[in-house]
Amino acid sequence: MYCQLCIPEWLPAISDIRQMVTIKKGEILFKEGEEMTGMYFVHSGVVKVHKQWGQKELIVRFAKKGDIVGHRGLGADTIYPVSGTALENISACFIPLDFFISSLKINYEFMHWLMLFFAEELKQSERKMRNLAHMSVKGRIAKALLLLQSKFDTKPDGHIDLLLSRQDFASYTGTTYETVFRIMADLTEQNIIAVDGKKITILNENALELLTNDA
Amino acid sequence: MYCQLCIPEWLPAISDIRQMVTIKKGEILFKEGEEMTGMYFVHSGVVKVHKQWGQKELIVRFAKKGDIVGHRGLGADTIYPVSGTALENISACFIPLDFFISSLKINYEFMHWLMLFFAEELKQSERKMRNLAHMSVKGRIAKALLLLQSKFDTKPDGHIDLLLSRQDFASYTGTTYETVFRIMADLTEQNIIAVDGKKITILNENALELLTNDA
DNA sequence: TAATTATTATGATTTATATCACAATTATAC
DNA sequence: GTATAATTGTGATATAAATCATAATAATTA
Repeated sequence: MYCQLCIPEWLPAISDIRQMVTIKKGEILFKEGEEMTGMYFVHSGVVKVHKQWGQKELIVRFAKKGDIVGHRGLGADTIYPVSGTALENISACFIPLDFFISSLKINYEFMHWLMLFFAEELKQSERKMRNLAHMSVKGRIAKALLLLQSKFDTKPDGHIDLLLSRQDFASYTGTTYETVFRIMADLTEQNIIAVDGKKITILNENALELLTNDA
Repeated sequence: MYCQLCIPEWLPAISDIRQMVTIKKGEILFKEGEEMTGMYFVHSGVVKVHKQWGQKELIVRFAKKGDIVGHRGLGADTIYPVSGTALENISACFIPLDFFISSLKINYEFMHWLMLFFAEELKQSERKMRNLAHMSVKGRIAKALLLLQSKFDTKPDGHIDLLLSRQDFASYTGTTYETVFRIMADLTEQNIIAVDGKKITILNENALELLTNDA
């Protein structure tokens, strides 16, 4: 997106300044509370973007190939409000903050895109917040399964192409891993999903859709 | 903000095209699910920005004099993801969407400001989402009281300069009005706040701050 | 001013989900 | 390849907060 939307004259400067970073599974790309250093464009792997509250975690988003991460540091200050942790080995392209800011001033198309991207993420965030406030855990889990499938697609055998621990799944849906386990067992019982270790296959999309409608 | 950040050449066009709208208490400025028509700049009164889920409501934000409302309609589509309802009689300045979009293309400073504004609102949204996921209702209510006081300030006698129904307070904190009542009674008991009808006075800011730290 | 409607107050009851506890796997490191 | 740690599976128990029910105010509207 960055490269596509920047004016051609910037491309040499970009390829000059960008740095490739590789991060191993489990390592931290950036940390909540720290000063923002720049933006990352994910080339491969999945990163979880999460916030802490004491011991408790909330996963706000997953980023994969092609996604920007680190932009949440922008705003009134440039302190990261979230952490970015590699769920798989990551390779990403890093653009230092000052260069990024300068490039915004020149590349109208990119800035416009970024503004709309923030707007869209705000919509999603508030939709998720409403779900958290009003839907049951079962409904939230059903919703999360559908969202993850649409974002990560499925492997040839049908399972969602993202392997999460029960704890990460719980942090993503705002619940505990025990509850995730119980509800997944229940959904498996009803043949709505099939679970094999961390591989989850949606068998009855419609049933999940229905679950997202009740209190 | 809009007028300050737009280039001077635009001011005549703006004053030409903008429309003053007045909305009575309880009336709707824009409605969730409808096509966005433009942006509003609040001149007086308070508007609540809220989402529905069946019968249940979540208040996402309050906007007062000087605030933009309606910008949440921007993004991948231009459907309002929230409604805007007047809590008091409102007067606002309305800028039609197409004119607003064109003005963005010309006024770099304003677009930059708007992008950072979205970024900031995203930060706030996700902070609130984490609180909703992990804090107790009491903690959330304490937090809300502090936030509302810092946003709306106090009247000379000390009460927060925003009068909310218990139901609106509940919708803002993601709980029920009965629970709001009980917790406020409890905080009153402990001399942390004083309640007189819809007038709420914070007596012990520190105690509220402390309540926002425990599970 | 009366009548109707909305909001607030309050207790009793229910329920969803967190928490606790511990066994059984599975993964990771040494 | 064994040891250590992390994750998963499962039941019992606790509890915060929702829901239900109904009375008492307060606020609109006729």
